[in-house]
Amino acid sequence: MSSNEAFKALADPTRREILALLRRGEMTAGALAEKFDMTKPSMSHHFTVLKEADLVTSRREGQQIWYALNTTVVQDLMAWAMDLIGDGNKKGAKKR
Amino acid sequence: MSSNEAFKALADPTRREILALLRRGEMTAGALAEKFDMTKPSMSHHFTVLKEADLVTSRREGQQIWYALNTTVVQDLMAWAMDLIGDGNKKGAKKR
DNA sequence: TTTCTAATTAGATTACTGTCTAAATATAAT
DNA sequence: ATTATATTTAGACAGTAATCTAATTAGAAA
Repeated sequence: MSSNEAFKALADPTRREILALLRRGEMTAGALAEKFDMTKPSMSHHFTVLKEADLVTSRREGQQIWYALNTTVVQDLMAWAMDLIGDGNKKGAKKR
Repeated sequence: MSSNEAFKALADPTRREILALLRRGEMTAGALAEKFDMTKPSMSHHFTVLKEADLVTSRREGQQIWYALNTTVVQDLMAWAMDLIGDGNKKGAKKR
């Protein structure tokens, strides 16, 4: 299960806040870093973790790097949570 | 945000497996521990973490302790994930 | 080329986490 | 009371993770 990386990434509150900021659209590394009381290298580390967990994507534009939320992995996590709470009748169960 | 504990609890694959085992109903500490290649004290530690995160409940019955999934916290997490991926047009979001 | 800005990488430090063995607690049974 | 069973608590240790400062890379502008 490769989404272990995603779960570990979400365990840090700073990273969850980063994702929340990215809800409305992409942001540059610098713009994101400004929002936190933390050095840029530390922020860069969090970006790396999020990227490796596939929770964000990145692209360079000139000297800035834009980060964006990757919603597909979040959807996978949601599916995991739904499976956990879903009534036991849906998973491989053929309907009647 | 107290659900920080829940996110941290979910970061460990053993704990996620425990939750998965509890999907179909409660189990005793011993029955759960048997399913893993790990000492009982280690398993007990995981139970504690899950309990503190409110992801499971427990009750004693004689000399055994029964653990059960607490679905309400999982639902909260699902809500968090849904909010993350929900389209930004819900509220007053101006397009860029 | 030199300089400026944006961002990352390297290395160190500190704190936290998962796991173990050994000991303790709680309940039940003899 | 003693013994047995189920589970937790205590303490130690190794590995991991978050953060910092200092140095480096990448691109733009001069």
